[in-house]
Amino acid sequence: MGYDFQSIEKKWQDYWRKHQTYKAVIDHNKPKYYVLDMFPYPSGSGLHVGHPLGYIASDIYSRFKRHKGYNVLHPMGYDAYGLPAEQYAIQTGTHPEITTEKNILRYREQLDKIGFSFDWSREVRTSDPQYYKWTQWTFIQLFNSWYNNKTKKAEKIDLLINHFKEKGNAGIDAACAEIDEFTSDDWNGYSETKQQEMLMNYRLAYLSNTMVNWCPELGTVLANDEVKEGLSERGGHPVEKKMMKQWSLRITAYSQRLLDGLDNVDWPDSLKEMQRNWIGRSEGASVFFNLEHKFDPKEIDPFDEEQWGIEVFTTRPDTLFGATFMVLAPEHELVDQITTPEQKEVVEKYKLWAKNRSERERMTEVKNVTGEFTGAFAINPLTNEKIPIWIADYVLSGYGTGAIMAVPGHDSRDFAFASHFKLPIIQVVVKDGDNPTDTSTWDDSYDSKEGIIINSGFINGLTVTEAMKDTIAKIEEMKIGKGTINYRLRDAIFSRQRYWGEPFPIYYKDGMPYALNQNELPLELPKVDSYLPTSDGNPPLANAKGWITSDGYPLETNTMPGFAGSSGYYLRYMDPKNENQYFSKEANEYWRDVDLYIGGDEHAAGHLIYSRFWNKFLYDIGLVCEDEPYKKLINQGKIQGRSSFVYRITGTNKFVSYNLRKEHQTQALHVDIELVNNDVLDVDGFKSWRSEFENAEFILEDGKYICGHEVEKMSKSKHNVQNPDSLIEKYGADTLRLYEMFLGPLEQDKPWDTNGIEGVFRFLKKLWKLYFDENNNLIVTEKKATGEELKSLHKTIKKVTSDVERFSFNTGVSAFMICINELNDQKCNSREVLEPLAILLSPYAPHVSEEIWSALGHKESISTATYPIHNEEFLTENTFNYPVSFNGKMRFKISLPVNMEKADIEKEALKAEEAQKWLEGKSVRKIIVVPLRIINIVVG
RNA sequence: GCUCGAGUGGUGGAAUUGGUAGACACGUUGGACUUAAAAUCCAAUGGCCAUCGCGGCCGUGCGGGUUCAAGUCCCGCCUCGAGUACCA
Repeated sequence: MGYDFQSIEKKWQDYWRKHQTYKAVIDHNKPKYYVLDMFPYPSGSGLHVGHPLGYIASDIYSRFKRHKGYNVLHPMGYDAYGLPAEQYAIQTGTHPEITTEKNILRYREQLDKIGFSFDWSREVRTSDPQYYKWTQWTFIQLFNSWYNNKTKKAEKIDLLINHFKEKGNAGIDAACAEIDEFTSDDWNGYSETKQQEMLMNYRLAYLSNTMVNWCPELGTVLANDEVKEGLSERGGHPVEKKMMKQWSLRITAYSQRLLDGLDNVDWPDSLKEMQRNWIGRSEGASVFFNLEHKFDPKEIDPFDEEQWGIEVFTTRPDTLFGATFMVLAPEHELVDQITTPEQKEVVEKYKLWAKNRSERERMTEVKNVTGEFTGAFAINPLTNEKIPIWIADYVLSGYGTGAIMAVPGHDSRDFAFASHFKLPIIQVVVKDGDNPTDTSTWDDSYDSKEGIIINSGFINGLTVTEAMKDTIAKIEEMKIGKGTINYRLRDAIFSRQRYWGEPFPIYYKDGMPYALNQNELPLELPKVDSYLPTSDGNPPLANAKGWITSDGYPLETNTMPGFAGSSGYYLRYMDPKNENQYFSKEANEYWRDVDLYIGGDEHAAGHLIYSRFWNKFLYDIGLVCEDEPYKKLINQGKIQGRSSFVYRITGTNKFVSYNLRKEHQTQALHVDIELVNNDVLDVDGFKSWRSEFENAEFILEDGKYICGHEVEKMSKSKHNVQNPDSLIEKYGADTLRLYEMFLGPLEQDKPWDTNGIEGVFRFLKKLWKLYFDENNNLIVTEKKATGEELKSLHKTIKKVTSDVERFSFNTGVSAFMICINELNDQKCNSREVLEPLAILLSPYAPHVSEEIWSALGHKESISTATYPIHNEEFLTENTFNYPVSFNGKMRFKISLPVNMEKADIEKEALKAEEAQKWLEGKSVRKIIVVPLRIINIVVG
């Protein structure tokens, strides 16, 4: 008998399912609270102990909020599209849907066993046509919208078309591709195809030729955030740059709003900082440099001023006088036009070399200075000096204008380039108080913004900041440039050459894309015979038979990327079964936004930016009522694996215990952590683990084989994966929940170590014994609780409540332990204390709390109970045990009445017996008394 | 390189506003119960010194500083982790 967690947990999980205890229904009499977990990709290996960490925290918080009278929305679903299921399909032919379904069932089973209070009636799956219908629908809205920089919001493309019909594109300030002016007559004279082509420059979802991250191994394009250090995030395959026609989302239109919105959300600073860096705003100026000559008059449009000059972006307009050469990205469109015949060959060679270089090579070989002279010259607009134009791949085509004015004196990259190619270096900024020096003696440039301008005509003597302002004013007056802001953020490439993803609701007519009508949605993913690209290199959907509209137009064969379905899932949870709308206005106006979002920080530059963009767009078109989707966000730390090692003596089948390993030449081998308990190896288990160890011999210490250990990433190959199932089997879900919280602060990374779990399990057994005897008869009485008992309870209520409110779950668990230890010592069995305690504990350990609650005679679930409020009266003391310090060092304690006057406290402290030896032969200089804190006596 | 975060016993960690450093738990050691084991319970447990049942010194990565008082604040370093990577 005793604490039978297995039957208790099963009983209550069944009860919750049957009674739909956690079903959330709109109730205008209650305040809403929306708690969301980042939904999982259901992988084939199931959950390991790291996954539920955040879910447990959010579940505790959800349950706490319910007790506090909130109407809590706490849903769960699956990010069901993803590469692993598709890779598996390619290998085995199993449809990804089948694999995914199987994995979801396993996930669900595991999640259920942990006792989460999810409202499963709201479950969504991104791969469900009823869900992706709205992903497709949103895409169409994006396709049919443009971003008006004047109103700072997305607007309907029809408004734009009307404007074009009446006034051409004059007076339009849109986030769009570079575009020439056209009149209403031009527009009305355009063919439909030409009009569509023009509109594509404005649409928020648009098709264009872009430089993409192509991953040959995965056979698809990847977004910037899916590439880490030149390799694909999934699988670590090489990535190369390639020009391809792709769908993109014009997220850059929202750069400033995405940046500004960060000021209004309660997120970790580090995460906000990551997003700010990713958006990468920089202020500066764009400046036109005229070319000295036009080299091939035939190729230049005499009416296009831009072709006569090169536009650069700089954050240091103050150093314009120091610009001694220009550098273009090798892909820059003017390179061919300006290159002189003499330089043609070397420039072509360099362009080819740069093009074939992998991203990884380019990134790792940053220190190598490469480049070629084009033979052309530009004119520095302020000095009127002739300066050479070079190409080099340290200038990126994707940032700014793909061209720079090089200021070698004050930019370290330009300095390295100038030094290498012997180009002139001029000093135009001098550190305040220093004298200018000969730049030929410099080891590096002076990049700091601290200083005074020299050698710079009208800005001489100004500070850097003043000079920036004046230079911008000057170039604006000269009509050769203006102050501008640049963002590092790129438009999000939205096409994937993959099967397992949302089909685009797009068909092609005369080569131009058109959106399907809403009533044609969802456009369901077709069956294919092969999940590989077609022989002519088209995406897998090109294998589908009859992949055409009812009118016979071909459908788009790319699919959407992983972040498509996850960008708006929190909205669908508000009204997941709605067949006519993404979600109803009523549901959105009630649930509004996510109050608490818990998940990993690996989504900082991906999901969390896309999702905010998605939401802001829906906000612009009047669909959602909040501008930011996630009010408060917490990053749960990762749980690392704790690997165990055995030490094989090299060349033998003999294993030596950890502390004796130095005496031999050994090789450390990972051993399955299931075979290790407190670093002691289960020797017999080890022998039967693998046939090769069947006859293994051991050198023991103290009769035991001690394993070594190391903290590493949790992975199958390291045999350190801990899945929750076996722990739940052994200790129960309540123990697992408490233990994961007890491990340490939620936000911190920490190694998984089962060693401490026994302590939490013991705690629950001790708790049980407060309520039940050995035969599980209730021993709770109606007897009035003592002052001590009430003090223990109310101290705990106070502590646990404030801990939950500040998401300090580990200290909350400690507080429970302290409370149980005290009540045990007090032999407390009073209902007055034990009943509120059960409510207090129920967010953490819901199963055992429900069992206790019902044993106490309640018919309703404990989740309906009102959370206890601490009463300060029980906590007030008559005396305080003052620590008495001498010169800041605590020497002894003295118990004094809490209301004693400072002067009397001083007297008492000095009078105390223990004080005498510290006072001996010394004079008291000062006494500091902080009431109810400390007494410090300064002697000397 | 730049940005952000973190360094506290054998281990995970606590100390919420500058005020008793090491709560709580694991582990370890000793003891009780038991034929034995498990479970349970009790005690000790930062290091060093000690006439080890009085008592003292040192101690929160390192070096300075502010303060009656610093794990906490300031300055300068070191180490580790994360993000980013020629972003002009």
